[in-house]
Amino acid sequence: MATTQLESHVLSKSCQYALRAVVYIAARATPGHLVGAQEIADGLDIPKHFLSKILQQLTRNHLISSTKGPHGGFFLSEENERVTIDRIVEVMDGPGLFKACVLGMPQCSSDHPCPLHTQAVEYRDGLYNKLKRLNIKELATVVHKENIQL
Amino acid sequence: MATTQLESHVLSKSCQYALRAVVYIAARATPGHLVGAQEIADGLDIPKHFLSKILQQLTRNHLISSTKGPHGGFFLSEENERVTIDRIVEVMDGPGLFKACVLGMPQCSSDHPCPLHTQAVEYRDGLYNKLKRLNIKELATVVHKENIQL
DNA sequence: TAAATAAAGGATATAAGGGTCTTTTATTAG
DNA sequence: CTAATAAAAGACCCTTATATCCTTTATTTA
Ligand code: FES
Ligand code: FES
Repeated sequence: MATTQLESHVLSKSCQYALRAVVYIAARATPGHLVGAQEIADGLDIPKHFLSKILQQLTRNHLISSTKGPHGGFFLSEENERVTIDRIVEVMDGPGLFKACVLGMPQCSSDHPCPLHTQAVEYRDGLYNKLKRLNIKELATVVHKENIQL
Repeated sequence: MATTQLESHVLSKSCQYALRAVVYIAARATPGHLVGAQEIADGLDIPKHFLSKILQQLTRNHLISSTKGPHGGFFLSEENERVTIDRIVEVMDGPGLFKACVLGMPQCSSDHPCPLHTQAVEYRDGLYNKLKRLNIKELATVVHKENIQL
């Protein structure tokens, strides 16, 4: 009887963790102190081993940097700091999120719109454009200045 | 090595199917011809038994109507036609979708914003408001007039 | 009343996301 | 060189969404 409610989301949990972790790294990493997976996991209350997988994925895609061994950990190169937020989403959740039809139709375009195309596309593209223009460093700066909680 | 890409979505597949099915019913059902699950499944290329579950859920929540037996099927009462799209989303994907934080933080408000709150909220609320103001009959009318593909 | 029809409901199977654990590799300090 | 450290990598398990199948209930027509 009781209808089990789904827990819907725009971004996957992996992607949510990735974004929070990257901001955390941007905030805490210094040349003298790299940020370890353990530290991030503790600080953001994310399962450590799961987080590790995510950080590996980001590293492989050159969105963040890492070194092994004692005092190793994760950090952001100057290049990394200029990576835009949409890139992180793209790597974690695939390139389809901001292209795909809300109703799951094979094509999404004004030529072949689905019933909700008009309603959905305006805001979807709006968010996409914002994330494309926002890089990690900028986001971290705002988070610091506004004292935003991770 | 190869990073398996997730297939992200805003709405669950169940919800996507539900929305398309409801519009289909609105378009095809007449007092003399109720629309069967089989017909919808064929017309929209949705797995029949899966669709049945979804239609049951919509019926239980009084968003659509049904009768059993020969020439039975699904239809929309006048009350059903005034059901707004956000209600369908709410029943299928839960009430949290348009309330939850994009980064999965426990609270979403301008008092305790996450790093992407500003960017995301406009998108989320904008779509939500549109869907709250759009009912099934209106949507079906637009779909018919614009000759939109389901 | 009997047979046919179609939704409702329950049980089960499959796939993917989310999460844990162990081993390996690279780096550094001693 | 060795021990310690921490990321990388791979194997594995759990939960949930998706999908299928089978049985039951309600309705209609003959
Ligand atoms: S076609 Fe569905 S959102 Fe564009
Ligand atoms: S707090 Fe994250 S979207 Fe509002």
